[in-house]
Amino acid sequence: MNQTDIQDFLQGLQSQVNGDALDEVVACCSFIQLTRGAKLIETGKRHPFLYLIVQGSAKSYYLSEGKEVCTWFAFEGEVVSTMSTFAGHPSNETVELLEDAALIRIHVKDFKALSVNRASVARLITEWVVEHAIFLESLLYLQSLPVKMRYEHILEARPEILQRVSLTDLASFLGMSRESLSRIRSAP
Amino acid sequence: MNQTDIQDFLQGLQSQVNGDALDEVVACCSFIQLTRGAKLIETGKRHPFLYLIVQGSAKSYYLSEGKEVCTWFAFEGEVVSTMSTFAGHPSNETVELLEDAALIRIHVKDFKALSVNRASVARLITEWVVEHAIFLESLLYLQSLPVKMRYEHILEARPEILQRVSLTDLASFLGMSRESLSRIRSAP
DNA sequence: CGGTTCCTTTGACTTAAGTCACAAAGTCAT
DNA sequence: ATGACTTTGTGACTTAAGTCAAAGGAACCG
Repeated sequence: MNQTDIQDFLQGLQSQVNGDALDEVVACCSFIQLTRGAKLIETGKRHPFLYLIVQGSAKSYYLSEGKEVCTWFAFEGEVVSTMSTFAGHPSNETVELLEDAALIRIHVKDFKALSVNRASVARLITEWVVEHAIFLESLLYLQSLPVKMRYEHILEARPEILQRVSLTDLASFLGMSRESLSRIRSAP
Repeated sequence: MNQTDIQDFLQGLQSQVNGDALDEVVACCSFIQLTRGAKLIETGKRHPFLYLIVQGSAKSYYLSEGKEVCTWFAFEGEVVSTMSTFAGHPSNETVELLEDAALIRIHVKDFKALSVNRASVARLITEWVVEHAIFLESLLYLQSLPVKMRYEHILEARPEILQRVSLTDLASFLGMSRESLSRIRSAP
């Protein structure tokens, strides 16, 4: 994947950044390929990059009493980051690839620096963050439902998750035990 | 509260915006006073304002099967908004004053318009949204704890809530029944 | 091919938290 | 104060979901 490809990919996602600004954004991107299990972000570490998934999938989780608690999954075309990346804090979560993946990696410092002079880049950043915050609001809503409805809701809203995520990870994302998920799935 | 007071208040919150930019921010602010029960944001409506609490408190909630589910509380010095305000979507939540309050109201369109030419304003917006997103992440973490630990956590992290919020609202915020909260509080 | 290992399902039992019903204590207006 | 209304606390019971334990299935590897 070369610079032109990256440009095309970015444009596919976002038409807001254009012309010279887009060239400058592309200049702080690089294309990388990693294998299943690779960690994009690790708990406790500061992370200067955000990622766009070209191909593959990732999960985010933290450990609670030794157990993984998944907070989200991400697929093609999605932005992968944690808010700590934007805020410059150490991350509370680990982000790990569920499949071999092709990614565009963006250096946040460079990206933020660009936003100082490029209003369109500043707007793009805000938009991504707002989108992420709305996503977090939807997760809170999901967790407020009784477990069976959580499963039904995700089945409805993001059926692709079922195809690509292990039931163990899905159960942890839905805030229930594997056994409960299994029973809900086999229920009439 | 006049323009100078507003300026002082904003500067107390955020030193990032300075000089001319601050004057321009103040120009899209107005000071209002409202009584307990007033709704700043209503479910299903688009809302063009965000608020800073000078004095008083507010809660945000949505209705689920006729019951209020509180998502957060806000006090002096905090920014009150929902992400739908930034995104221009109808709100999923209602924000209501818990006490008579003094507020600075900011017109989001004007504010966003300012950010096009004022990088410091754009950064302020991003920072508020990032802060809100981190706050939402903390709420998700809270909800993942067993109920007793939720109470202990909030007691530790935000003891002022206990003084100013009814136990009914607090229970709903903590995702438990009033009875459970009452039992947890009276436990040894 | 057989043997690990991991993932998922199922069954029996336990426990955390909810519901319902009622009592006690506060708040408020008259 | 007095009565109406709201908020909080307690007890008895129910239910949802978790835990523990065991057993099929897939996938993986020599």
